[in-house]
Amino acid sequence: MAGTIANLAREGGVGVETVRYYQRRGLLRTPDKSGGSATSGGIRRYGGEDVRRLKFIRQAQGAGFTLEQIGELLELDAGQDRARARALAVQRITALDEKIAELQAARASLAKLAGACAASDTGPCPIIEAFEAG
Amino acid sequence: MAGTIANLAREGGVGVETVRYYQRRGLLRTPDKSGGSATSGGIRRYGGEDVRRLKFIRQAQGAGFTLEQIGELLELDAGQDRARARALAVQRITALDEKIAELQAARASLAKLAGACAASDTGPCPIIEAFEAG
DNA sequence: CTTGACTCCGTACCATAGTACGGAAGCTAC
DNA sequence: GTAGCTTCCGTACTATGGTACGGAGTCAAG
Repeated sequence: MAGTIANLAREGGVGVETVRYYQRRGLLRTPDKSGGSATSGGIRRYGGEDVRRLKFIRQAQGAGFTLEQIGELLELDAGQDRARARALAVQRITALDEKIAELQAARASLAKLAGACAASDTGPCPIIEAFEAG
Repeated sequence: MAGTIANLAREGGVGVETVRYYQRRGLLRTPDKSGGSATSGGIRRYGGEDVRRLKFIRQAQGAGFTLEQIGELLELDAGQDRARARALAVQRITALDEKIAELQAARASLAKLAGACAASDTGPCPIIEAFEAG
């Protein structure tokens, strides 16, 4: 499980720069360096916990949480604040429902228009027309 | 229908700055100024066509097109290239289907987790847990 | 004929989520 | 012991879709 930053990144399915970005955002820790001669440091090493955290971030991102919200979720994880975690989840579900409905509406009208456009080759294109009517 | 830029913006449901942004992007025309004394111009005036175009942009945006794609649609409108318009619509429908499926999956897992989290108040929060497993 | 609102225009800035760059230092293998 | 890949780090840049600012000009009403 992990080791170097490149390994962590690969296991998390992201690029090295993205890991570093998450560290800057405070979503991932920046472990102490191993080796190094007191004045000049060595290389940072990562473990399974870092991989889990990184995967958590990707999963939560897939559920539509922003990095800021993910930061909060990670804090809740530490604080065991389940009520707040539930609230965030419910909030996100509501937002997802709205977004899904919106996309489905767009999809339906677009499909109807594409059908109409395919059905005839004369006159103005219904796709363009319909939007202009809006 | 319209008149000043503020009027156009209001009828399109956007801010003045947004209209100006669309002009910079080449999505809306920048009409000649009326009045003005040859050397120093007056005020630009907008009409119904500008309102329709602006509404078209908002509608297409609602269907998930980017401003760049909308620019293409607007050109197709002039060029009467219906095949291309259809292709863009089909492409967008496919993208919408993918996005909808993705959001529905996220919604389902989130709902399941929120339910599990609500069902018990002991042990680690399933919302956090599940994401970590991913 | 001045006040006050609105317009014009360039330029700069915002959030979000990264991606790229470049030099110095570290590590690995031959 | 040195060539060559990584790491480290700050800084800068990207894309997308706006939003804000400041000064000068314009316009309508009182």
